[in-house]
Amino acid sequence: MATIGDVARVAGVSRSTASYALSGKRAITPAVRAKVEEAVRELGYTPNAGARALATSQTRVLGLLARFLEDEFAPAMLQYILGVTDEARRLGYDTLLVSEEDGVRALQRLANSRMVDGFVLLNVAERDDRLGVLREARQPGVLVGLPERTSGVDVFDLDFVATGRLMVDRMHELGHHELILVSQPEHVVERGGAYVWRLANAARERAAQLGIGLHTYFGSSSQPSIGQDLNGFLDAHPTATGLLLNNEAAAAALPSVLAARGLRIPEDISVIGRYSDDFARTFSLPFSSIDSAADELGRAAVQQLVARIEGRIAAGAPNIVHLISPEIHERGSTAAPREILDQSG
Amino acid sequence: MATIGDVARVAGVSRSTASYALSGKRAITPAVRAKVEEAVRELGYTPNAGARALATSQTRVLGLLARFLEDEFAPAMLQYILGVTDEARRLGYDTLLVSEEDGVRALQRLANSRMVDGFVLLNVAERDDRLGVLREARQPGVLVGLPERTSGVDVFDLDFVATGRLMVDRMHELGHHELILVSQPEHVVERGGAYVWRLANAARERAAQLGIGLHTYFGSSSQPSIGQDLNGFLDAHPTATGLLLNNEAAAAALPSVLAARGLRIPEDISVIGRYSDDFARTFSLPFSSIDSAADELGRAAVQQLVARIEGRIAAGAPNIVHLISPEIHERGSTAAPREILDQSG
DNA sequence: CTGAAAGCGCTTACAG
DNA sequence: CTGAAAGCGCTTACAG
Repeated sequence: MATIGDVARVAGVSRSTASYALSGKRAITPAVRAKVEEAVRELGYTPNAGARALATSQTRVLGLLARFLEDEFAPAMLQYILGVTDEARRLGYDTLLVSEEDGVRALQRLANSRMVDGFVLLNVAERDDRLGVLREARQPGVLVGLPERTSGVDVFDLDFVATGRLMVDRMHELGHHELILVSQPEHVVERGGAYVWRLANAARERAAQLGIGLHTYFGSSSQPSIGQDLNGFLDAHPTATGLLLNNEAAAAALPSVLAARGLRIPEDISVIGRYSDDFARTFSLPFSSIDSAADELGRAAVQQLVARIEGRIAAGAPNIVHLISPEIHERGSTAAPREILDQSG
Repeated sequence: MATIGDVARVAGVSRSTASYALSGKRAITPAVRAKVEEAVRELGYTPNAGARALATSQTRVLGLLARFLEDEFAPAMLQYILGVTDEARRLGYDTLLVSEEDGVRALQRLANSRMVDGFVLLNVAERDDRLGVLREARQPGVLVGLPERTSGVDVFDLDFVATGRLMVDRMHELGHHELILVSQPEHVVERGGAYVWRLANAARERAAQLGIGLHTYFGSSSQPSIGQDLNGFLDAHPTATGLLLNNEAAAAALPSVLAARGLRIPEDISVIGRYSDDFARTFSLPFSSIDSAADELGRAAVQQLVARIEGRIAAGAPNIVHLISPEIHERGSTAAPREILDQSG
């Protein structure tokens, strides 16, 4: 493999001149620059990443720490991951993806071995044990997911409080008085999936303000149990006219559950979901829903991280918490409840 | 950050002794080894990855080149990716995930900069333009996905020929005479998704041998078009009694399509799918199906790659093509066709 | 505008 | 069994 020494020799200049000609960090005679560039082409020269990292203390690699919870639907993570890797590459960085169980060890390994210039943590828990290590690492870090304490890190997430409120508000505007919220499995919450109860609490609070009855449940993450869950919830609250879903499996199972019960959407029951539009398209989830904004969150997180790495953000600058506002993507699964229609009809 | 020099100083030995004590590459007095280990703990020493890579020409990083086709369901890729990253970590390697559009450039960049010790290519096309670069790279490479030419690389894939045959055979055993096969969108095939036509051709051939009528179609990748597609296929072949699905979106849309037509499974129509069991569980895909074996393929590929990297496979040893045999995971969506039942009843 | 040299932090023959 | 030294391939002050 060609080295910078080979380039220098072929171009007839010193190694430092070759290096500067390529980095542009000092003025170079155009003729010399041209000779160096020609040599690079001729030899197919690419700098050795390890040598460069050793000399500059920069790797141009980001560490991406994924975290998979039992009963959480893993493939949904890919959209965050691709947002991160694509944006990183656009900014000149590669991405080391770490999926190992023990995120703390992984973080220590990457930080201490100086394999990466910064970290993106995915699926951050309320009290995420990775954060202590991250705050002590020399590399900056950015989170996708809102923890209890945000000092020392930049945070990006969907605004789950606003999401819970929005779901209830929309139903309220339509005239609904009794709703059922189906969340992810309780396991997910126990393992630190704070977004689940953050959405649920906000919904509950808003419902109380508006005088709406809201029944909140955890649902299973797969068939056939989620189907049984849904039937149970509907049996328990026969007068509920709206369903809020923060659970992909529930959204997938609901159409056949409602069909079996002879309920039509939105005539008999209104539904609002919270999941990725991509899943909605491929898996025929026919409900108006709030998108996870995974790609957008991943990209924004990387932009902030790279700005910190490259010193474009003052070291003392305060950390940011950026929450994306939820928007309902309409698919026609909401309407006024039947009681209202009957009165007006 | 502590260096090996710091460790040596604290332990009161030379740098080479410290290095050998940690690598175990030469005999060390137990007492010396203990002192070095103590120093490592005290200082929290971790070797600098760049320096080590420079000295050894080994990075202990694998390059994972993903490839996303328009109209192919991206999240399905995550299961391959996690198989790779988990197995790599188990064997002591980290994984650089590359998702950029131009896989050839990415491969050249990683190979020439010596950022990785080997490559895993995902979703390999029939004539994959990455293979030329890979064959010339100094690092070994392994493919998940079977290309036309396999020289110089190790290959792992589900046996799609056997899959096509198995689907038809199973239907034949049950007494079906007329089947419909719904494949992924034509786009996927055009972009090199050879597995689509490999399965379809094998199914067609077997059907011809057995005297079964097989109607093959490309289906859309999302709603509502896939629902229209399915209705169109069923309208065109009202006497068909079995459906073979090589298309996730079709599997997700089918239940409601059949319900609307008043068809029951398996009484009125038998169905066999080909998709991941994980999707089946979460998205309520209620059909007997052949799993993609994504995790297994990713792991097997990494094991082979690491064996080559570490020289446990002779340089001249022939390359392997490992095809996993398909198995039908029963979910009760197949039965004898109604005509047969009627005759026997 | 260019070159010779030091240094980044490791590993590993070479000597003893 | 241990140490002094060279070398991996870069970048970047330091001189000129």
